[in-house]
Amino acid sequence: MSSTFGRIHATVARIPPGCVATYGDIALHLGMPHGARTVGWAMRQCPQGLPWHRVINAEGKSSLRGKSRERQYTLLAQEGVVTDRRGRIDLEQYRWQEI
DNA sequence: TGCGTGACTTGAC
DNA sequence: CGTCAAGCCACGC
Repeated sequence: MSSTFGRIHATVARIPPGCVATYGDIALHLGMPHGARTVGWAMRQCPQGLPWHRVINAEGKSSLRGKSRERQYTLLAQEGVVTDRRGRIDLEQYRWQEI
């Protein structure tokens, strides 16, 4: 798993319950300051067992559409991650800091 | 080897 | 505060 693809998945797998990370954060952690899109591209694979729902965009929202988006918010809510009245997740509060 | 595509981000208008 | 455009990276064809 030395490919960028594998490193992205490995990083996402490390996100603890109750926390979230943005695509940009993960990309930056892997040394790609502008590789946020690559992270999203890798997440499209969605390997089973990966906490994909803990990955959101820089706006604090889900980048998914339709039903998948609702499922992501539901899973996050089950971990205690709630959205503010504007429908956004407070990154200052839930952002994974041990990255 | 080269081009299109995408679960992004940021800066202008 | 909403919309638009450009930049950037890896992968598949």
